[in-house]
Amino acid sequence: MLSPIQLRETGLKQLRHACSNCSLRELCLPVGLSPDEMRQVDQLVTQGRPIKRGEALYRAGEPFHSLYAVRLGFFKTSIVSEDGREQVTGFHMNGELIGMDAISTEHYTCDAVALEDSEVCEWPFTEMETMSRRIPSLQRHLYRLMSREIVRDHGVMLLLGNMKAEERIAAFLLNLSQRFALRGYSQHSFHLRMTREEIGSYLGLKLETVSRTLSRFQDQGLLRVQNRLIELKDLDGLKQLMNSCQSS
Amino acid sequence: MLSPIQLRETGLKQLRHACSNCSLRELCLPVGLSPDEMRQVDQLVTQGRPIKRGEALYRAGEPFHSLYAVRLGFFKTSIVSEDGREQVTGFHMNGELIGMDAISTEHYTCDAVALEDSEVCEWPFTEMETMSRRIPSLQRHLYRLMSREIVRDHGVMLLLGNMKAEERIAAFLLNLSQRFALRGYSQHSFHLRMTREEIGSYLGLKLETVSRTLSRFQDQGLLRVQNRLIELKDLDGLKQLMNSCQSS
DNA sequence: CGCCGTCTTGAGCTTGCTCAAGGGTGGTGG
DNA sequence: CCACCACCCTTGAGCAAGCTCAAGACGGCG
Repeated sequence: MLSPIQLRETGLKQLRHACSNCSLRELCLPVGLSPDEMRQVDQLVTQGRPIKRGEALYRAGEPFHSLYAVRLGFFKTSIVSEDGREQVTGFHMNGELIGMDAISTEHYTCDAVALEDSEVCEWPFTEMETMSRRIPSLQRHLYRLMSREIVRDHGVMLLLGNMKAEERIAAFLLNLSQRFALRGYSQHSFHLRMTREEIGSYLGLKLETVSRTLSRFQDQGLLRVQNRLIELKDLDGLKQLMNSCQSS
Repeated sequence: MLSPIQLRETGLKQLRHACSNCSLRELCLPVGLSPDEMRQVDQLVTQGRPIKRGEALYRAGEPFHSLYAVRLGFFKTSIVSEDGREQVTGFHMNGELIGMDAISTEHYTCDAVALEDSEVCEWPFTEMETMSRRIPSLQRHLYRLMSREIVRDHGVMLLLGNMKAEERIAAFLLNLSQRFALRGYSQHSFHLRMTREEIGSYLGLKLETVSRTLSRFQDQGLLRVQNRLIELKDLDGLKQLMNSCQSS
C-alpha cells in the first residue's frame, strides 16, 4: 500500500520512467531540478490517467485547465473546419506534451483521441504557471516545449506546401522511425497505430494515395508493409527519396 | 531632446501607439500592468529598429537572443528545406510577435525578411523571461502568444491539407482583410506586400495558379485586382467560396 | 461463421503544374 | 526626362499527379 505522498509521486515517477530508458532529454521534464523542486512538481502532476482506445482526452471547445503528457500509448490531435473537414494536426507518443494550443483561448482547439489504450499525466496549467515562477528551469522548459511545437508545425507546413505524395510518405515514415528509435524501440520495424485515412489527413492526401504509395515502396524494396506493420528495409533510400523532388 | 529614460520608453510607447487606435487587445502587451510594471517592461524593450525592404531581421541558424514585435511594416518568415525549397510560414504585420520558433533550439529556424521598410521592437528573451517571473500577467501573456502561434499554424495546416486552390486564395484574402480591419485600415481595399510567388509558397500553390485564380475571381466580380492592389467587392461571396468544397 | 471496418487495386477524370511567350511596372542611370 | 532593364505578372497549351468512384479482398471480433 502506498502512502499519500508516494501515491502523488506516482504520476511523475511513471512519466519519468516512461522516458528514462531512452534519450528523451527534456521531452517531459527539465533537467537539473533540485530534489525539493522535484517534489513540488511531483505534487502537481497527477498520476497516470487511462484513456481507452477511441476515447477522447479532450475535445475542441472544452474549457482548458490542463496540459497532458502522454505517458503511454498513442494519440492523434485533429481540428475540424466549419464545413466539417478533418485535419489531423499531429500524432503523439509517450513523452510528448499536448494541449498547448488551448492556452491562448482557454479552450481546447483540437480533439485529442487515443489510437490505442493509453495513459496520460495531467499538468494543471495555472498551478504549473505559478510554480514556474519559482522554478526558472521549469518556466524555461515550458517555453521550450511550446517553441518546439511551433517548429514542428512549420515542418509540417513545408511538407504540405512543397512535397509530393511519395516524399510526404517517406518523411512521415522516417519521422516515426526516428521517434521510435529515440524511445528505444526498433527504427526498422513498427506498428502503425492509425488508419490510412488518418495518415492521409495528416499528410494532405487521400487514403487511396497513401495505400498505393506504400504498395509502390514495397515493390521498390524500400519497405515491407503488412496491414499496419511496417518494416523499413532501406532507410537511406527513403531519405534520398524525401529530398529528391526538384519541384522549383 | 529626450532624456535617457524618455528614450528608453520610446520603443514601448511607439509599439503601444502602433496598436492603440485599433482593437489589438493583447496583441503586443498584456493589459492591466501597473505603472511600475509598465516602466520595467519599458526599460527592456528597445526602441523601434528600422529594417529596410528586402533586409533580413534574422536568418535561420543565427543564435537567438530576442523576440521581435513588428511595430511598423510587413515581414515574411520562411524556412528552406535541405534541398533548397522555400516555404513561407507566415506574413506578419504591426503588433505581431515573431521569433518564437527560436526558443527551443536557441537558434532562429526561419528567415524573417522585411517586405517593405519596417520597424521592430526588440524583446531580449532572457530578460523578458526573468521579468515574467515577477509579473505574472506578462508570463501568462508570453504563453498566450506562443499558443496563438500554434493555433494559427494548425489553421494553415488545415488550409494546406484540405482546401482547393480557390479556397486557399479566398481564405488568404479574407484573413488579410480581417487583420487590416483590426488595425483600423480598410477591409475592402489593401495593398499586397508580397509577390505572387510568395503568396503561392505560403499557400502551397505555384505563382501561375495564384495569378489565374485572382483573375478568375475578378471575372466573377468577387474582387478587383490591379497589380498588388486588391479591392474585395464581395466578402460574403468569398466566405461562401471558402467553405464550399465538399471534398470528403 | 459472418459482419464490419479497413485496405488494396483499377479506370477515368480533374486540378493544378510545367513550359513558354509576352506585357507591364518601377527603379536607375544617362 | 526618358530609355532601359530587371523583375513581376498574365495567359495559353499540354501534361501528370493525385483524386473520385467502384469493386473486391482481407482480417479481427463478436
